[in-house]
Amino acid sequence: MATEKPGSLWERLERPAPAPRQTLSPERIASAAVALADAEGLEAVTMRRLAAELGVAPMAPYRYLSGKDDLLDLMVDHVYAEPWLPDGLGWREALRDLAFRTRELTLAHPWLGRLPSRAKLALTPNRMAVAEQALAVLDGHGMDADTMMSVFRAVDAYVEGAMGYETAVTALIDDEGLSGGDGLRSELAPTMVWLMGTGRYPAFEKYLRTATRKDDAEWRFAHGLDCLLEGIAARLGI
Amino acid sequence: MATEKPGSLWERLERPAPAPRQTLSPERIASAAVALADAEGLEAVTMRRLAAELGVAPMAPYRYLSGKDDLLDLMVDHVYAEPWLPDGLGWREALRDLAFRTRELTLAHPWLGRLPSRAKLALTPNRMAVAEQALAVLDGHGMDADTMMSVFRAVDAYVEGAMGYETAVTALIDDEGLSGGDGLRSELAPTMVWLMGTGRYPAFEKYLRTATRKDDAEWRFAHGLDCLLEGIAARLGI
DNA sequence: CCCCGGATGTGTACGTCGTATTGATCGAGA
DNA sequence: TCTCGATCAATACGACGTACACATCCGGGG
Repeated sequence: MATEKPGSLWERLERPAPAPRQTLSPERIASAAVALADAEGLEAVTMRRLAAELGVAPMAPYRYLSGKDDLLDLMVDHVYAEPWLPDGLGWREALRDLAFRTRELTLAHPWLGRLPSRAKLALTPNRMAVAEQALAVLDGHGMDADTMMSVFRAVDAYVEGAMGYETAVTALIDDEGLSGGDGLRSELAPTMVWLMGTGRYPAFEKYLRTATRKDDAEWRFAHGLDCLLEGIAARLGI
Repeated sequence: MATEKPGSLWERLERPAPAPRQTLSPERIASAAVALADAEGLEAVTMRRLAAELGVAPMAPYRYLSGKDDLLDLMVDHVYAEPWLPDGLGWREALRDLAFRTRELTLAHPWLGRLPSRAKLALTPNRMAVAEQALAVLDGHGMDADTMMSVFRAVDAYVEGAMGYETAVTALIDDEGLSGGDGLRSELAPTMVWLMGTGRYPAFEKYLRTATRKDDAEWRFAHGLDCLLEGIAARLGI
C-alpha cells in the first residue's frame, strides 16, 4: 500500500489530497502512463520510464501506487472517463452504441485488450459506470437479473474478442512497419504459401482466393454484432 | 533464427531432425513449456526456468527457437493438436461444438488467452486446422467467403472474450487462494461496498441483490453463444 | 581404428525490469 | 525559528531475455 491508511485505491483517491504541494498526483501519473502506452505500447510503460517521463526518480510514483498493478487500474479508469450512452435509446440501439464506443476506445488505446487479468477485472468507478448503464437499459423488459447480466456480458465478450483480434493485427502491422493489410499478407506470405502447399486447408485457400473484404474490420465487427443482437432479441422475445 | 537455413518455424520442423541423437527437441521443449504454464501460469514460463525444467543450460533451447516468441508459437500449436470437429454435423451444431471445445481447451490451458498479440496471430498448423474445419462446415449454404469468415470470427470472438473473463476470474481466485465465487466476492467486498455506497450504481446493486446464477459460468457461456448462433441463423436465412 | 568437422549444449556477461530500503529535502504549524 | 511529517531521491538486489564465445560429442572418411 502507498500509505498505511486503509481502503481501496479508489477510496483513497476520493479523500482530499493529503498535501497540497506536490509535483506528482494520481491524475498526472495516470495521464502520463496512458500517453506513453498510446504512443509506444504497453510494454514501454515501465515504472522507470514512467518516472523519467514525469521528470522524477524511479521510485517516486510508489508514494501513490502500491505497485504496477495499481498503475494499470488507474490507467483503465482514466480512459473510461468519457461520456457513454446518450439517454432515450432502446436496449438494442443502446447496446449497439455501447459496442461501437468500446470499439473506438479500444482503437484509441489498443493496450486495453492486453492488460493482465488482474487489471481486466479491476472494479474501477468509470468502468462500473458502463456496466451500470447497460444494466439500466436492459431493465424493464421482463428479464431476470442473471439474464440481463448474461446479455451484457455476451455483448462485452464479443466486443472484447473481436477487438483483441483487430488490435493484434494493427499492432503487428505497425510494429513491423508494414503498409496495411497487403503489407501484412506479404509479410506472412512465405508461411502461408508453405501451409497452403500442404493441401490441408482447401476451404481456407478458397477464402484467400475469393474474399473481397479481408481488410474491412468495421464491416466484420458490425456484422457479428448485429447477428448477436438479433439473436438476443429473438431468444428473449424482444 | 535457430539455423541459417531459410523457412518458417513450421517449415523447419517438418524437415527431418538434423541430428538423430539429442536430449532436446521442439516437442520436448513445447510439452515442458506447456506443462509449466498449466501448472504455474504463463509468467512462470521463463527461458531460464524452462531450461531448468529440461535439465539444461539456460541458452540451450535457443538452438531450436529463435527466441521466446517461437516458444509461445510452439506452445499454442502443441495444445491445438487434438481431435476437433466430428463429421456429419450441421453448421450450427458444429460451431456450437467448436465453441465448447475451445472453452474446454481454454479452461485446461488458461494462458491461451493471455498470450502477447504476436502469438495470438500465429499461423500454426493445428490452429489453422480449426479455422479450416469451421470454414468447411459453413460452405455450401449460399454465403460468400467474407460472410463465412465473419461468422467464424464472430463465434471465435465471442468465445475468446467470454473465456478471457472466465479465466481471469478463476486465475484471480486461485492466485489469491480464495474459495470459489463467494471467496472472490468477500475479497472484493470492501471495494464493492464503497462503490455501492456512492449510490451511483443502482442497477448493478439490484443485480447483486437478486441474481442467483452469479457463478454459473457455463450457463452464461451457453446462453450468449446460443443467442449468437440464433442471430446468425436468422440473419442469414439459415 | 582414428580422427576431424559440424551439430549440440555450456558459461559468462550485459542491460533492463519491478521494487525494498534508506536517506535527503522541503513546507507548514508550534 | 524549529520541528516533524509528507515527498521525492539514491542505491541495491534478484530475475528476466539473450548475445557471444567456448567445450563436447557423434558419425563417417582416412
